[in-house]
Amino acid sequence: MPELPEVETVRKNLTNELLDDKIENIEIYFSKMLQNTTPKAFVDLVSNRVIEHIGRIGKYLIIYLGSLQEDTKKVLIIHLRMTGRLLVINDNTKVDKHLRCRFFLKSGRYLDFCDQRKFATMALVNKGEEFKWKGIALLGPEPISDDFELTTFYKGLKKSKKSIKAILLDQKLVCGLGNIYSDEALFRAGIHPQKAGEEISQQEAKQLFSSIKKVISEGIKERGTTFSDYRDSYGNKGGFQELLQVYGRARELCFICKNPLEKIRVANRGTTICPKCQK
DNA sequence: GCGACCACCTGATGGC
DNA sequence: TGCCATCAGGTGGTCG
Repeated sequence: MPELPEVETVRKNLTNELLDDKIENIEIYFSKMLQNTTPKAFVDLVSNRVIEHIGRIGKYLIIYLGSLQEDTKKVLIIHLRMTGRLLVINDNTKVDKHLRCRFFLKSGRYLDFCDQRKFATMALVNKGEEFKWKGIALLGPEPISDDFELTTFYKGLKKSKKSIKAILLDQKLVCGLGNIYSDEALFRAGIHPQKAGEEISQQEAKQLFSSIKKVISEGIKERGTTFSDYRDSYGNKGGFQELLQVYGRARELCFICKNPLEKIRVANRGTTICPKCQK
């Protein structure tokens, strides 16, 4: 499922391919993915706009669309959720069976938005309003940015009775982590995912802070993790799955202590831990 | 206000 | 072989 490293990989791919290309038309096959507009209005407002810039906030992909009229620039906010994919298509010989929306580009290519489970979303706002969009407005700092500070992180943990895993998935204290990277970060920090935030020591917070930065940086470097569904914009798999130490390895042996890993449920999510290494 | 839980959704998998 | 139940998970909404 796309977390920060996967979305960042897609952003880089799309930037390489689509910058300055023009969206000439759009066909929408699943209108429920549009959060704040009708299909007709969406097509009217997005068609004939140039892709000026592609950014990212947490797991949200932000596509800036230019216009001849400076005051009507639009921003497309996309969340891939679990199975969303944005694919640059050069020919129409093989259409994905989960195609939900197709952008027809001036270059003759298509940008296909595919989503097996129909959870992915798109919203269209005026430029400048993207940071106020629900879901984005309350996001915490990016783990690889200077805004992510140990002191603030530790204070945030101490305020919460929630499990540390629930806190990491919540996106408010730090954004971009999902099930895979939170399990990996907690294992590397030696922290049990069910431990309450308020019970995390300063030393544990420091270890977790470092491991979050490390797994996210490694994930970006490896172009994300492909566990089942994720593909980048060229249809390629990521590489971080080769570096996973716990996620998806239940019943296999821990690389550190050689005891079997266990799968438990924390924050309503399947969670893989080493019961010996994580306290 | 906070935390826990559920719905959304489809494909894969396991059990019978 | 075929059917059915369960599981996977990010986010927003609801409930206590």
